[in-house]
Amino acid sequence: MRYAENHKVETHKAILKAAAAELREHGPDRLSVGSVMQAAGLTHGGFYAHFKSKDALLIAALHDTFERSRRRVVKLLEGLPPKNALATYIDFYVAETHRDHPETGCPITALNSDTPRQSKKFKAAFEAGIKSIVGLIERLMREAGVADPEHLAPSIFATMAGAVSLSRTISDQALSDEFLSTTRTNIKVRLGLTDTALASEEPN
Amino acid sequence: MRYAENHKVETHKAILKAAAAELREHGPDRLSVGSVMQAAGLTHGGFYAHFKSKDALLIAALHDTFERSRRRVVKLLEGLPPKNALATYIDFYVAETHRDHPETGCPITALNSDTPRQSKKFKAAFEAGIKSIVGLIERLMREAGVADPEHLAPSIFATMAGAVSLSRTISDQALSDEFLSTTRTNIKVRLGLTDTALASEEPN
DNA sequence: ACCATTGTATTACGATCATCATATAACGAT
DNA sequence: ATCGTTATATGATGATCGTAATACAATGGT
Repeated sequence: MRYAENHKVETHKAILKAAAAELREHGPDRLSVGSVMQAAGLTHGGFYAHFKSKDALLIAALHDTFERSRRRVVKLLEGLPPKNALATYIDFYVAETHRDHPETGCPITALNSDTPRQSKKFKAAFEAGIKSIVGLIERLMREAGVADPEHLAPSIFATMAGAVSLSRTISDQALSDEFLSTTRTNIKVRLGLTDTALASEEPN
Repeated sequence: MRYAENHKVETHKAILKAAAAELREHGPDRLSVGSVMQAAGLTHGGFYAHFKSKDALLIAALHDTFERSRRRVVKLLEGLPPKNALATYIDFYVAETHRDHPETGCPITALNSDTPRQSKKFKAAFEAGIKSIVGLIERLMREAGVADPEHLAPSIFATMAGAVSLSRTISDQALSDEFLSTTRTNIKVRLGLTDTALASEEPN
């Protein structure tokens, strides 16, 4: 071998990282192999030594993003009492910061309407991500003693993802904020979390 | 003049109609001028006699679609008592049929995540559509005597749009259906519509 | 010091696409 | 029947992009 032990591995990671951001910011169709490679500090030619196609890159990036998100959330919630964890997650997801930074946010809100038009494998990875998050919400609800978690969780997540997605399309600040803040409040009401002191950071 | 009085007007409408479907089915980026013209029974060259750019077409198609949707909904709900109208609209929107036919459905669910990446004018048209629908829901809520319509309506719509959007990305039939049916039920519970006989077609 | 190996860069190809200039054809008035 | 007008078709251009073949360069073992 002639290159440093982990050159290729490092480069691979850099490409993946660049792709993960560009995927969420510009979507699967506008992401270009060339600009991903450029963002990774390389030229486009070497790409196919790392991924066998653009689609393979998209799938790897999506998968990687879900895995990182999952770990971040676990860390965010660890040690919190159940109801607090649930409220914290809702505030974390349905947030102005999340709205303003799609490139580091949840792929589900960022790629909602793109996904049905993507490859089967891409959709499968996306679906796995949805299941994972719905599963998380379900578990948090169960631990918090909320009734009927398995029937409520999908609808709760639809509300969360829908609100963040829509808030991104609205330039009218007041209305965009309204989508987020009323949604936070509403979800907590639905889950019976409003009377607790946990939601104290919530302005409504 | 040498062509029939309304040749051009008719053609214009045909292009718009083709674009409206292709926009919702394939998204703004994958919609191609060529295939829209072909769907309208024409060749691509004549396009610029009708629209000054692809973006202008997208905006016109989006605007047109919202207007048609609005009229269709007015017709659907006219004559219904308030609570019934509200429940009917929810069932109409959060529906398997809607999920399965993006090309004739609501552009908001179809273009959720594409919109932040489009032109300012496109986003403005999209935003007008959101405001119109949220306004409709607000009005229906007010007429139905539901509390706090102006704060609830955005969150209700986020739930509706989110559920349909997500249901389209899920190939797991059971889970996809679950998103829709639990969302219908949940919204009605939130709005106090469940005890009425109105929601009788609702399986849950 | 050098060479075999392998990661990366150069360059090219073919496809798709938006846009536009120009040619053709349809039709109503004469 | 013919002609002027205008809607549509043909064809070209330049850009972007995914993919791939090939050339170059970096490094560790000898």
